[in-house]
Amino acid sequence: MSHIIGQGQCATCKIRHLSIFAELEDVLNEDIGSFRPSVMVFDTAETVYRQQVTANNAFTLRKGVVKLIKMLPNGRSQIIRLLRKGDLFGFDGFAGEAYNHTAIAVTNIEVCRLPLNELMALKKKNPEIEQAMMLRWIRSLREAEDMMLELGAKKAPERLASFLFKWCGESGSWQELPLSRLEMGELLGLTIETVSRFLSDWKRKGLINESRGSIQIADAASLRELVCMNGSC
Amino acid sequence: MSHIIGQGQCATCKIRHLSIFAELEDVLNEDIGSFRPSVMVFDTAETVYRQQVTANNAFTLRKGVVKLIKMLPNGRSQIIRLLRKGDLFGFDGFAGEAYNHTAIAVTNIEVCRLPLNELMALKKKNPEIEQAMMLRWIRSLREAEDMMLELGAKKAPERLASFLFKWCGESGSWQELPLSRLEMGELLGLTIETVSRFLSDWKRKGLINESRGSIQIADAASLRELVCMNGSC
DNA sequence: CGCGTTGTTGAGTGGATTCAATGGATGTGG
DNA sequence: CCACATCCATTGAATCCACTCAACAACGCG
Repeated sequence: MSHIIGQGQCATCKIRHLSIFAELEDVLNEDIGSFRPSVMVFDTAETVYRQQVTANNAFTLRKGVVKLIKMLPNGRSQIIRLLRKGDLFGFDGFAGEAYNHTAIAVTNIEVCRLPLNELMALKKKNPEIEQAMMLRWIRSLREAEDMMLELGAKKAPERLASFLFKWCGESGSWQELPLSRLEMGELLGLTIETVSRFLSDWKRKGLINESRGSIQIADAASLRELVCMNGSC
Repeated sequence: MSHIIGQGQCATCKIRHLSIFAELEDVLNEDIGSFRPSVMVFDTAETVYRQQVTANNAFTLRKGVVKLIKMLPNGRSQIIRLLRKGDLFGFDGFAGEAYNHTAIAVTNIEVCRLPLNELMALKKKNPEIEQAMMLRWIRSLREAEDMMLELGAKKAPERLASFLFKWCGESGSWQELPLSRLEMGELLGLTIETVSRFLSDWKRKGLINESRGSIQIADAASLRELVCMNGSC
């Protein structure tokens, strides 16, 4: 069950360099007296916040993976975005809006909960924070644009390969991939079976390897050649 | 051909109430001495800016419709967003990034070109501008999330109907729709033919009407019932 | 070990695309 | 004014990609 494990200690936070407070110096120690973010943990599959609920908190992900999803009344659902360490999410309240999606833990996670009103005040005093948040919004929007291209203009294998390349990088190293087939499908707008078929196929051909929740692109060049012949991913 | 038709007169601008300067009072007249946005016009199909080019200007759309598109090396392309009067676009430069998409006029348009460095200085002095831009980013991101749901989780007729409802509103009134079938397809991740087939079908059934670039939802309830039976749009 | 969950694989269907031909509107020049 | 060219939309037929339905295998867990 989700619970608070303590108050945030921004000054000593191990992931502060990734956060919106990265640029702040000692300012924190004085100015932040009243700012008390809570560090919380959630188990896999627990909900951090729900769509349509008033957005009173933003969050910074400290550990694990979170998915932001939207659901249709008929049950179909779409993963809007995957979050990793350092990502900021749940800031709809800044625009006076309710959450526009639901945030669910994909793994066990640790987040820093930032009360919106306090964060708002803090950012008014410290333009570095404003700036840092702006950068993140613009980047988020760019990622969203990229994703729209994936979903609107690419075929199943192209989407899947493109996702693997983005997730694993180009190095050919092993990467943890805590997503189920279902979740990959929900992210890419495909069914479980379609995802499974292509992954199996590529494994048989020796293009990728998978083992206990980790994955490796064994032969990026061949995978590219097979799937993105003309330049589709 | 695109060209500059004058310097912006923010103080008397007819669409200022829609712009990021909406909240500013007389501040403009004094403070804005050095801020000289250019008002420009572009003909249909002309390019306002191109993906991957350094982003030195943001724009406010004063008149007409603009599409933001991304293209795959193989030629397939996706409309990321449609812009209407008052919309702000091309602000990637705020994050030090090149444009992430290409902006093209769908109709003859009039835009206000905002030099990024000047806008940056202006926003530093006037927090209202910062705030206004933040609101727009958050809203843009929300729209992008909605669009990802459309593209990833809905079928062709659902996407098309959903788009029509969003474009025309619920009133049943006639609305100008300056998009070709091809453009609707590029927006919704469908082919020309698929778009055409469904629109024709719905016209035959009397659910919608179309005439010289304008469209009307004649029977919203029936269209909903036909397409979104369970609650898919 | 049995059970539930998740992943794999096959067969068949269907939805959207591709390919192809026709129709309609607009504009131009003779 | 008409013939013609061009562009966009429509419609049909055939194909194919991804989905649905179904069975089975693999895995983890109590």
